[in-house]
Amino acid sequence: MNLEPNIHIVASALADRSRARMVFALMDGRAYTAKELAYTAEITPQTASAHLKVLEREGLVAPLKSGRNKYLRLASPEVAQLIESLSLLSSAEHVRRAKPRGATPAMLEARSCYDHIAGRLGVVLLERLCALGHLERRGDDLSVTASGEDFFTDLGIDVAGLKSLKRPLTRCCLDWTERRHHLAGSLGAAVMTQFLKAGWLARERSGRALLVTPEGESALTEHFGLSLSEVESPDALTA
Amino acid sequence: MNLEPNIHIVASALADRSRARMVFALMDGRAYTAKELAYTAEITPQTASAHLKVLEREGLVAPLKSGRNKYLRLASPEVAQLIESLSLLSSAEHVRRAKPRGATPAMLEARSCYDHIAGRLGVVLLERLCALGHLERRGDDLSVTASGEDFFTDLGIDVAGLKSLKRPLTRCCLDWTERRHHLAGSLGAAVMTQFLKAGWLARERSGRALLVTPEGESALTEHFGLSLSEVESPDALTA
DNA sequence: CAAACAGTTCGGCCACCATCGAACTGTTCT
DNA sequence: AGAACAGTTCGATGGTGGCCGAACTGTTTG
Repeated sequence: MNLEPNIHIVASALADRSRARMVFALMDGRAYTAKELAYTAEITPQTASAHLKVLEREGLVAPLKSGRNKYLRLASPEVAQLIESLSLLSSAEHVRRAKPRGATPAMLEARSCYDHIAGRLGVVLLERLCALGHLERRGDDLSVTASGEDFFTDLGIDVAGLKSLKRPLTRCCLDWTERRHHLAGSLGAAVMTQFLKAGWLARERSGRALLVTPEGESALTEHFGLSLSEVESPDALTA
Repeated sequence: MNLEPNIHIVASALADRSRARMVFALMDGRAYTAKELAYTAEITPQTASAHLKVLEREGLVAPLKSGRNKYLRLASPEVAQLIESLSLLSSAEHVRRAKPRGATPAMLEARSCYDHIAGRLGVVLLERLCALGHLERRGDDLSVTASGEDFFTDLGIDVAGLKSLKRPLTRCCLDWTERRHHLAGSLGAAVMTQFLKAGWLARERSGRALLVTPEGESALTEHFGLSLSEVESPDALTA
């Protein structure tokens, strides 16, 4: 019976705190230099170098050389999916002390999850899209309605083009902080791209935090009928 | 920035070959005793005991005591999803030597993947369901058509009931041996349950292998227009 | 009750590996 | 050319953890 994958090898690559912190930092979908990752993980560059070698060998991160710098990013959406699965199962005791301490208004409320919008904004957006009848959820299943196709097309998203991709159009992503769903999949990625392109969202210089711009605030009202306060308040509940 | 899940801890639990082999054995969705798992992993019961303690602590497996026996199973579908993700990324070099050596006809061709049908039979079934217009796939997305609802209801599956569950109705599961998709999600689980209940499939005494019974063979022809030879031959290709 | 058996705990052994200081390669800037 | 810097390799060190033999708890069977 030689048919068993060596999952312990890939798992080993993520079984170290420093490597986990580096990979987790890359979950914002961007590329960082080796030194930045070393700083994030609070280790020396030599140690980070060894760690990154492991992550590369296991195909979890992909290098991109530019001059004397080496930029690293997650190797594929499959890797992001893996990290997501791990986060979901490891956040058990973390959830209890989940109260954000520094009162950062909408910054920590919105963040990127590899390539789509997560955090409270992600949750509220998904809810709103369902309420407006643009998306339909049955259980954890999501689909785009006819009115949704028009809606996303109006936002400048080529829905038909996305459908032809190998990647799922919509996917429900369970957030490890909110413990609630937000929109992922190729549509989720397109939405974030569009929000950034339109200047509705801005990225922090480093890290996953997303900032809603003043333009974004009025766009949320105009297109989604949402006010920022609705995003910030942790009230509304969905079954 | 204290918001980071301890993914390295869960990853550590799977970073050992013996533990990986045990968890992988549990991917057939059944429960095994500690000793059976020790035997599978080729280690002594003492060592297995220590390993299982770790897996329990991290919430990956759940115990079920019965007399002097302790049965263990995967703790949740989320765990199965995690193992799936890991398998997908770790099978890279494994795929090359994927030729099955012992000429086992349909046995190795069909197997259970936690709670649904995988292997060649799983792949062919999904293809056939799409060809018959019962399922529709756009990229990696799957949905049940109107004719599909009738079809599955005729098979004795309560589609409406499944829809109300939290779990996704349909999910595409990328197989780590076939490198092609098969039907997962609550519908996939219901299909396998139904196949087993109807006596179309039989489980090996232990392990994930599934055997197509003579009744199953005629049922495949009747309901799906499939012959066993189509399942066994590795020809048809889908883009 | 005694024997058999599932599962566990304990203790000692050994291998692996994360870490950092020091020293090296190669690129960029002045 | 020379200084500054990103990234790397090497070697030494210390901690962690997998493994098994031996011995223990608790349940089932005769």
